Amino acid sequence: MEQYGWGREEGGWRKGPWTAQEDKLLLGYVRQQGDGRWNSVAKLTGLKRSGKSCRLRWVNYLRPDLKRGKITPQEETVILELHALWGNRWSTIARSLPGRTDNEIKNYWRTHFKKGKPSSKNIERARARFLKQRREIMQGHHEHQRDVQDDDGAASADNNGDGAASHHADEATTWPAPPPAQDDDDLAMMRDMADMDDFLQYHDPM
DNA sequence: AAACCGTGCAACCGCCTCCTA
DNA sequence: GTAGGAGGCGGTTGCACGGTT
Repeated sequence: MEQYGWGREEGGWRKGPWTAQEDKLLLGYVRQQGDGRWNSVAKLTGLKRSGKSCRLRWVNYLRPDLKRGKITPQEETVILELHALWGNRWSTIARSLPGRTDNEIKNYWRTHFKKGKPSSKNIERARARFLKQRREIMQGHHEHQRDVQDDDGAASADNNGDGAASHHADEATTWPAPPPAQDDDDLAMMRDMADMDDFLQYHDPM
């Protein structure tokens, strides 16, 4: 499969599109050794690919749990919503969409939304509504927090530092850890607030 | 029919973080 | 404590393909 002009060898490493034979070698390696330790792939399989290239190929293409096909309207909404929350944290967003890769989501966003060009008015409205809702609840939350702090100032120790991540460990697959720059309590609240079903029902009743 | 354009997707690059010796 | 290596992540690029002009 050398239809690309950039299928080439450079510094001993092959670059460009993967061949079926290379895929087979990589799959064989992962079956035997598991994923990880990508730099030893070349040594053990004879594959002329860098560890990075192997990892990328596995994560974005060969993984058996990958979902093939188009992004569904539901998934699109999740992407919009999570992007509103986290920005370009594609891997974080991808964790909320089983079977989708960060690369896939990144590509999707780029072609559909990057140029200020949402695919439908519905989605634009949904996004605006979500952001508004978030602002309102955030406001309410801060007021509530003040009340709570008056009552019990030390109660939030559990949510400090690493605590926030472990506190929501059972939700981790749905709502990955938020960006560190933001307040953990706020983000935990935002996760609770973002009731996906309600959101989906509003913007894309199917 | 040919040229052009937009979209989809695979892959690379460079930077950053984490882990280990 | 720190340096080096490995892996993770986001940004970007390049090609194929289908639709439109």
